[in-house]
Amino acid sequence: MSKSSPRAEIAYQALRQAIIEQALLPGAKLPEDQIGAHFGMSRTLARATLARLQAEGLVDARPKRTATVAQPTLEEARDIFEVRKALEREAVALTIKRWRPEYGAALEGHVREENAAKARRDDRVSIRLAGEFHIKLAAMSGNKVLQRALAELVSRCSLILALYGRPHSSECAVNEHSQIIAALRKKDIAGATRLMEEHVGSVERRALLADAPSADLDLDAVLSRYARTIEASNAAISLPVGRRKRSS
Amino acid sequence: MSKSSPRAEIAYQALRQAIIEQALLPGAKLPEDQIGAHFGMSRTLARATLARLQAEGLVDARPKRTATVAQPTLEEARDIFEVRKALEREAVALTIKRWRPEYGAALEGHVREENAAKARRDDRVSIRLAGEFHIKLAAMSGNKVLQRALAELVSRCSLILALYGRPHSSECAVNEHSQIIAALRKKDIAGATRLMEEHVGSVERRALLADAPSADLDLDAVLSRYARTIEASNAAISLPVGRRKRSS
DNA sequence: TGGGATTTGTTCGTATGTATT
DNA sequence: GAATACATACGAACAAATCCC
Repeated sequence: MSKSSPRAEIAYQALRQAIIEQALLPGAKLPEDQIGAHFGMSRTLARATLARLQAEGLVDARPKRTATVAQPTLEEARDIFEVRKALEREAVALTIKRWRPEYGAALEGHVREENAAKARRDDRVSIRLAGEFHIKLAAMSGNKVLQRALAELVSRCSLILALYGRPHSSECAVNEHSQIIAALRKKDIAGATRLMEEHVGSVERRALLADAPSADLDLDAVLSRYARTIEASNAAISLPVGRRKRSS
Repeated sequence: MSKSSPRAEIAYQALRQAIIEQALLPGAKLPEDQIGAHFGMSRTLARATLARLQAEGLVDARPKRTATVAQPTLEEARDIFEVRKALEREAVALTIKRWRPEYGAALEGHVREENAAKARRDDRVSIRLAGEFHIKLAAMSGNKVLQRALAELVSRCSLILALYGRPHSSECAVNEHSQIIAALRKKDIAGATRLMEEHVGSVERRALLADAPSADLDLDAVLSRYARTIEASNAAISLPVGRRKRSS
């Protein structure tokens, strides 16, 4: 793992968390000055952490422009889920090959945490733990490169959820995690990979359910979606027309 | 794709090429000043391109230390090949699903270039083209994220070859590429993925054949390897004993 | 083990480009 | 469309850490 300056490492982790937990929404500006000042480091290091986040696909940064939290396109979102599925399959297969009983206990402990967070309606922690389940499983594969790649993809999936999914919907159904653990315990590679594939597939469906972004990027689409809903439910209210984007 | 300043982009491509073609060997120093001066840009941008290369695993960079061309460990090398195999499988499957006849022609044209380079013993171009075959195939999958990830892994495999393989051995047996194309043409997913898996496997075997690094990192191992060879071939020459590493 | 050369990390002023009003 | 505010890019100079002999 490529190390960086201690303060830069803290900044990196903090920004990453904030983006994943949807405290910083896609499109939010990230000026070098501010994040440098906030974490008590120079712009040099602020730049470095932003570059790192950019390489992972969590921030967009073009020359001479302020960096922002990334806004992956729908196409990119689909691509990300596709690659994620392929790597999750690999992680499951490798983990089963070197399975140890402790692994099951560790994963089940994690699922208990997930349930606790769900129970107290702690959305932020729920989102984080849902992703961490997959990272822990990847770690058990014993392949650090795979673990890193999956961590990156899982983060980007959280970002996609923030962009296209319902606000604050957590990523995973916890019981699906339990089913996967059961299959791992039985060393059932075919079953476990199938369950994992279905699981990630259902996350994807939930994330990309909306045919248009939920953020105010496609004002027209959002408004017409609401219009449809309202019309269907009786059309009692007349909707003011928003400023139209010039058709390109 | 995250864009960067035009000059920084040139520097990035040039450094990447130089590393892949083994003109810059693993361990070579990459001072910010020098690469900045060489490409006519400030240290600010030099730093940015180094950060990018670091994120892709092509350079090592620790705080307060000069960046160097990366030296992946043997373990990391194995992990990289493992992940690469998983993604190559995916690329093959996706490409077959949206196969077009032009694809076959394009890939065969590429193989002709590879053969030409091999024929005129142009090692540098051979190494580059061998990798590019896999990138072109990944591009045909239609998945940009997959393409990027595979490009990164293929680069790192070239680096591994520079570290552990024979010097200037090109990465791929060209005829293996032709066999893969034939299977793609038949839309034979099972056959194509199997061929691809075997192909990458054989590259890996060639790359990691040596039980010790060929660079002067494990002086003892290198010396004893030579000693063995020489002894076997008659032991006419007495070998001076090199400086021994203190056993940790 | 020490000391000089090298290189990174920081700061400031200025210039240039972008976004907003 | 112009003017203004904002943020990044550059260059130089300096301190501190590291490398190398």
